[in-house]
Amino acid sequence: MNVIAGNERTKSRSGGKVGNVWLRPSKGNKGEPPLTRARIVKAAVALLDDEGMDRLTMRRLAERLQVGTTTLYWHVATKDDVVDLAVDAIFGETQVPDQHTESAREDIAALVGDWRNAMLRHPWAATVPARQRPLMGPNFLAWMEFLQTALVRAGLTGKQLNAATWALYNHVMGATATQSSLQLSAEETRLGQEYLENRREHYPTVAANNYIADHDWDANFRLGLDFLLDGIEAASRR
Amino acid sequence: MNVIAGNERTKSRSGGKVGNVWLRPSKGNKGEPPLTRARIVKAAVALLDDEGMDRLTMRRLAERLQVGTTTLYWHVATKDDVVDLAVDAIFGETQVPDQHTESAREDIAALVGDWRNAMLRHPWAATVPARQRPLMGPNFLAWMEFLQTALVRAGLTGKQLNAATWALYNHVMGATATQSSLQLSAEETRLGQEYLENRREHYPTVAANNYIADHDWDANFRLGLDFLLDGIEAASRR
DNA sequence: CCGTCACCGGAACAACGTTCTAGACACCCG
DNA sequence: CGGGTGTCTAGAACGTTGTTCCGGTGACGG
Repeated sequence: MNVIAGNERTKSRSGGKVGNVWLRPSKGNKGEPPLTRARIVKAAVALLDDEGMDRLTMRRLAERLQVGTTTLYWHVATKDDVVDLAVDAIFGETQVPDQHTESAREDIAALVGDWRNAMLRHPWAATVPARQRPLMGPNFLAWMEFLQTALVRAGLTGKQLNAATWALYNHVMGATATQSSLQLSAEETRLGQEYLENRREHYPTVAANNYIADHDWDANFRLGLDFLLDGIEAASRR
Repeated sequence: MNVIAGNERTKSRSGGKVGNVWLRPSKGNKGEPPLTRARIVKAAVALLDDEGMDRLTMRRLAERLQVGTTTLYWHVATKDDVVDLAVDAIFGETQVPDQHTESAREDIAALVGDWRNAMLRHPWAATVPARQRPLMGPNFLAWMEFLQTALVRAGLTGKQLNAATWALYNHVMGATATQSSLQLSAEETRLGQEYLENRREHYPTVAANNYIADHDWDANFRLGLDFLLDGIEAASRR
């Protein structure tokens, strides 16, 4: 949003094409920096943060960039490209340390925790595993590299290494997706609890410690991560 | 698919409205059973299995049912409803045993394994965690009930119980989603490997045991599940 | 001066989810 | 028997989406 924004009908203001030289930028652009892939991705992330995945639209994205809709297609082949790039940008937010501490387990826990925080800042990014496209962005690969080297340092190799990698990946993605999908309003929570209560006879255990009201996501994540890391540690000793 | 299907231009065949009484069903319907929610869900599952999530369309679904598109909206409020129902139907495919064996761990492993098989039969169902709607269908709740009672039998309570529940849930969903998102064609696999190889200096560990060519999903799932169950078992003994 | 190239964007298309509205049929109450 | 009510069906249409077609504009090199 710059100064002119907010007034949508400025077409014939200040009369046609002449205007004031000083107000007219020299190079033919509109005073905006030239459109680049980077600017598109940045705007896409902002839009996704503000309004969520189903409000990301090529038209809305273009509007936010003060640019014609179809112009985007010069820099990007499809909308999926935009999303792929946006997701990889989120991976870039977690600072991957360039050296390890003495405890591989703590390295892993810290890396995974950072990543979870980044995902919680951008919940739409957790919908990625659902999209049927493999992740191959540079930021993702850098993250993967650090995770795997930490796992190697922890003593894992071969199939166990791969299994541990994906298990940790799935834990972060799943936990984030679950958390944001159960971020219900007070009214929805009440209705859900009532619904569960009415079926208590069929689902006594589920109703007893009901998953709809339990919102201690930090504990769920940390304890689940502990399960995994305990199991991984035990396996690496075998 | 019934007998008439496959020929799309039968409009004026056998002349207009009269026809043969015996071929004309008595009650004004088209010889099809009346449209019900159950039939809609069944057709939706079949359509999703055949063509995937992004090909599920109200129009295509109606066509498959030999029904007007808008008719669906009498039985169902939105398309999301259809998907929710379809997903719950998949949970219904895993037979939930009505009693437990002597080993809680084996109960859990069997239940989770069955569930994974159902998900692999219907990979689109693994995209659920990404949709921002809580699962509350009867089949899902029945499944959850058995899982949680098994975990209780294994000695878990309170926060650990919830954490274990979600960890196992996320493992199945994540593993399935990851597996089907990396189901690449031979050409794509080759390109991906080449891409990784060219960046080997940046991501040596990732490139070494590269995740694009490794397709031993059964091992990944089972080993990851072992990590989790080991950790859970250890926690329950504390 | 003239083309070529990088970049921009209006108009249009097919497809989507959904609503509006009207029709067909069964059944009940008189 | 007859008219109204409720259940179910569906055509037409609206607004929105991703994407393509095609025609621009300005800078730059020959």
